[in-house]
Amino acid sequence: MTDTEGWTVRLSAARPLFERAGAAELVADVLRENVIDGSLPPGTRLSEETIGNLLGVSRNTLREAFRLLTHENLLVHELHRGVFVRRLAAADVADIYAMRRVLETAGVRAAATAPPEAVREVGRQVDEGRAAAEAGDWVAVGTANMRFHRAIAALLSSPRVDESMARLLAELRLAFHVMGELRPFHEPYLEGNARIAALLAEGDPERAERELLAYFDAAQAQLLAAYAEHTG
Amino acid sequence: MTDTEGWTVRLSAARPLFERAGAAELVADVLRENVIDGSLPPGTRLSEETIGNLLGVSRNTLREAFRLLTHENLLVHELHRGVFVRRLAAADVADIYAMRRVLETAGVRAAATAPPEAVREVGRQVDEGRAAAEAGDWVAVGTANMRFHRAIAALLSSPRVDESMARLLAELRLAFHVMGELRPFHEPYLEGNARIAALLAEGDPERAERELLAYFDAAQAQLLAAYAEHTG
DNA sequence: ATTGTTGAATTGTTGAACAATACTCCCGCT
DNA sequence: AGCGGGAGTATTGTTCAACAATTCAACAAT
Repeated sequence: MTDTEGWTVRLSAARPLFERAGAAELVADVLRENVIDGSLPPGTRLSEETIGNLLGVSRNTLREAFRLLTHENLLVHELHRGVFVRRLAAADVADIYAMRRVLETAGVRAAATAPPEAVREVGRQVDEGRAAAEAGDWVAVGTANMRFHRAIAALLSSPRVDESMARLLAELRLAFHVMGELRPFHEPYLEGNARIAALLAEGDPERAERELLAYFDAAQAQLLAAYAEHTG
Repeated sequence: MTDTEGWTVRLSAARPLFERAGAAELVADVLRENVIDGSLPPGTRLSEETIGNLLGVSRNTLREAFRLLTHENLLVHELHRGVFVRRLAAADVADIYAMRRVLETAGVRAAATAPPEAVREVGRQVDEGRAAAEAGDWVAVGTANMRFHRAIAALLSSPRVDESMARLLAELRLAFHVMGELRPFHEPYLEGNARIAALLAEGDPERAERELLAYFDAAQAQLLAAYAEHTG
C-alpha cells in the first residue's frame, strides 16, 4: 500500500458512476439538449403522445421528465394545455444578468483565495474561445464563453453556486435563439474575456470586476436590443 | 373608475387562486411542512405505499410530489431504494453559508439603490423577532430571523435571487434539528440583526456588510459545533 | 467469518381507463 | 359577412393494476 490515505476519497469520487439514472432522467437529458441547442425553439408545444412515441417511453415517465425540466425553468407547464418550451421575457433576461452579476463578481473577488487550478481553468476557456473563433466556429465560441463564466463563478468553490450558475446559463440559451447571427454577439467579448483572465492571473481582482461588469452591461444591452427588435 | 392604474396588479395578485394546484403540489406542501417542522427527521425513508395510503393519493402523483421536494433539496432520491429526508453533511452546511454570504452581502451592497419599502421590510422583521423573543416564542424568533435574511437578499429585487434564498433557508432548516435548544442559537443575533437594519437605514452599507459577515461566521461555527457534537 | 444464494419486499415502468378541460368547427343569428 | 353558441374532438389530469428490475435480509456453504 503506497497510498495510505487517498484511496477512500478516490473511490467515493467514483460513486456517481454507480448511481445510474432512471428513464425519466435520461429523457430529461435528451429534451434538455434539444431545447438548449435550439432544435425545440421557445414556444414549441411538447405533446405527450408525440414525444412519448418518439422516445418510446410511457406518458407517466415522460411527465416526470417534463416536471424536471419545468423546475429548471426550461419548460413551462400550463394546466390542461400542456408543456411548452419556455419563452423568456425581457424581464427574465434582465433578472438572469442581475443574478449573474452577483455570482460572478463574487467569484472574481474570491480569486485570491481560490485554488490555483480554478484560476487556470478561467484562462483555459479563453484559449478555447480564441481557437474556436479562428476556426470560425461561433457556436463553439459561445459554449467556450459559457464555460468561461462558469469557471469564474467556480472560483467560489461552492457546489451550490456552480449549480445555480449552470442553470442560469442554460436558461439564457433560450434567449440566444433570437440572435440571428452569433458572431457579432460573441466576437467583441473574446478580448474582454482575455483581459479578465489576465487580471485574475496577475492578482488584480478590482479591475477584473470592473471589466466584468462592463461586459455584463454590454452583453445585456445587446441581447435586449435584439429582443426588442425581434418581438416588436 | 377612480383607480386608473392599480387594478391590473391587484388582479394579477389574485391569479394564484385561479390556477388550481394539482394534487402533486398539495401533497408536496404537506410533506414539506412535516419535513421542515421536524416531524419527518433527516434520514427517514418515505415509503410510497405507506405515504400513499396515508394521504390517499396514487403512487404516481406521490412520486411527482417526491420529485418536487427532491428538487428543493429537501429529499434525496436513491434509485430502487426510495426517497429519504435529506441528511445534511457538515460540508453542506458550510456550502449553504458560503452561498448565503454571496447573496446577502450583495443584497446589503444594493441597499442604496433598493426601493425604500424593501429596506423597511428588513427593519420590520427585526421588530417581529424582538416581539417573538419577548413572548418567549423561540420558534417564531427563528422564522423572523429567516425572513430578516430573506429581506436582505430581496434588496436586490431579483426574483431568481429570492427563490434561491428561499431554497437555501429551507434546506438549512434541516440542519437546525440538531440544535436541541433554539434560544442560544437565535437570541445572540437579535441585537446584531437590529444593528444591521439600523446601518442599512442610515445608509452605511460597508459597516452593515462587516456586521453581516460576522454573523455568518458566528452562526456557522455554532451550527457546525452542534453538528460535530451530535454526530460524533 | 466470509462468501454465495434464495426469496420477499420495494421501487421502476408501462399501459389502459376514465374524468376534466381546452380547442375546433359548424351552425344559426343578426 | 361577421359574430356568438354549442356539440364534438383531442389532449391533458389522475388513478389503477400489472409486471420487470433491483435491493435487502436471512440463510446455507465453504
